[in-house]
Amino acid sequence: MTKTMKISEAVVRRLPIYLRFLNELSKKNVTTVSSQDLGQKLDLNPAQIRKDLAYFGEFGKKGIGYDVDYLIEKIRQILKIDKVIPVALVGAGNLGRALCNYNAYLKDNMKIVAVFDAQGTKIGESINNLKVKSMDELCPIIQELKVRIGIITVPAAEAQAVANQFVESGVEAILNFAPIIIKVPSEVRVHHADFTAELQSLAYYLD
Amino acid sequence: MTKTMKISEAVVRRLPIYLRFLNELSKKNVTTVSSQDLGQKLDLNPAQIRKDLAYFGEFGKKGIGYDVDYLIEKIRQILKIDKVIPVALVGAGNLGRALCNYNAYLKDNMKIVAVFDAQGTKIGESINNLKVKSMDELCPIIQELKVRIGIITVPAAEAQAVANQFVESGVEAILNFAPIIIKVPSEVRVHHADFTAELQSLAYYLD
DNA sequence: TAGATTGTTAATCGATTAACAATC
DNA sequence: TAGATTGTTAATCGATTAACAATC
Repeated sequence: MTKTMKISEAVVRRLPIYLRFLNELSKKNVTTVSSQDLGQKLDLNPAQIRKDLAYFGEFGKKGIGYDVDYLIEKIRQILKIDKVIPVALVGAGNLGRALCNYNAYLKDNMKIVAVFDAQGTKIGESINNLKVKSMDELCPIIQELKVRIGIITVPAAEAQAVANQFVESGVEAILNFAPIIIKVPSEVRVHHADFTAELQSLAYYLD
Repeated sequence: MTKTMKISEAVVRRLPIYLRFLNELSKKNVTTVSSQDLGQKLDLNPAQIRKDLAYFGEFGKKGIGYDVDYLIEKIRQILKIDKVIPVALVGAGNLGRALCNYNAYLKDNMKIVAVFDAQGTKIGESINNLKVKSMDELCPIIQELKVRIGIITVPAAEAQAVANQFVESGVEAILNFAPIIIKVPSEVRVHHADFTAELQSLAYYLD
């Protein structure tokens, strides 16, 4: 089953969740884990976890479970974060700063290597050892640093223009925090991190 | 179809997306919109949009479409954001500050009315006209201000403890930004806003 | 060997999409 | 009236879960 199968988005979204918990286990020197254990901790069905992993290979041992460190290695390979991935961020506001500082935490190979802002007053400021650059420099810097993923933390009104610049510069995927649906060519992947929508949908479940 | 039906989570998550775009239309004085138009702008199937809305009532007119302002009103009612919902936030770090400042933007009736932090140095600071309070005051303040939703922006190690405090104080729903699965009683709704996971799953789609 | 747990198939469940009568 | 678009049913598609042979 390792070969050409289209893996559903739902599966891909669970992999980082598995990875994070496995990292915790590894830190605690737990060497083996079963789909049972994982399911309990992550509120997921064990069969689902086994099936998710089986899309990519046979990582477990019958009767035993999964070797924690081996599974970590495999999931990192699947997610392509076994090598450092250079990331750029546009929008040095509060949220942008928060993400840059978070950077240290995500030692999981996603590294913010450049920060841009349109506002003159922000340019030159330092955020977490990175100097904020002007938008004019976006394309050359992205190409020089081989940035593959772009993060958008600008107001909604500017998000589409930033996305366009990312695409023109050759960015392959975008994480958009602006509360608007941005349009990009189909070969560019966009995820929306939309906490106002998240908050509003929570309200629905109030009694 | 208006009566007792369990509405799927996927449907509820789309409502804020509809709402946001409808608000834009309203600002531009567009009075009517079809499921066709909506689908095109939001990258969704028109049939799905009609079906989503039909779960809650007959809001459209055959041959015409939906009245923008009427639909806005209805969706706000469905999401229960037709009245102000008091929200509390714990964790006055970069991300917490970002969300508090965002507050102004979400005039959509989700109002952050209290901010807490465990760190002594943060207590007393002002963020967007709110004084940061100590964790000791969490329970009484939440009850006094009738806070219904809690936001967690503390490090992963502290998230579960904060969730517990929220639950004990009577909070009904939680938006968790900490990269960990928190456990709460089944009557409390939790959404996870997890951008490290989001970023990692993006990497999968790189070539 | 007996017990545990995987990988995988089959069964179930749920969500999306197509199609169309009703009707503005 | 003719054209457009809803609300809704039926068809399709896809994802989750159960079950179990294989095997450590």
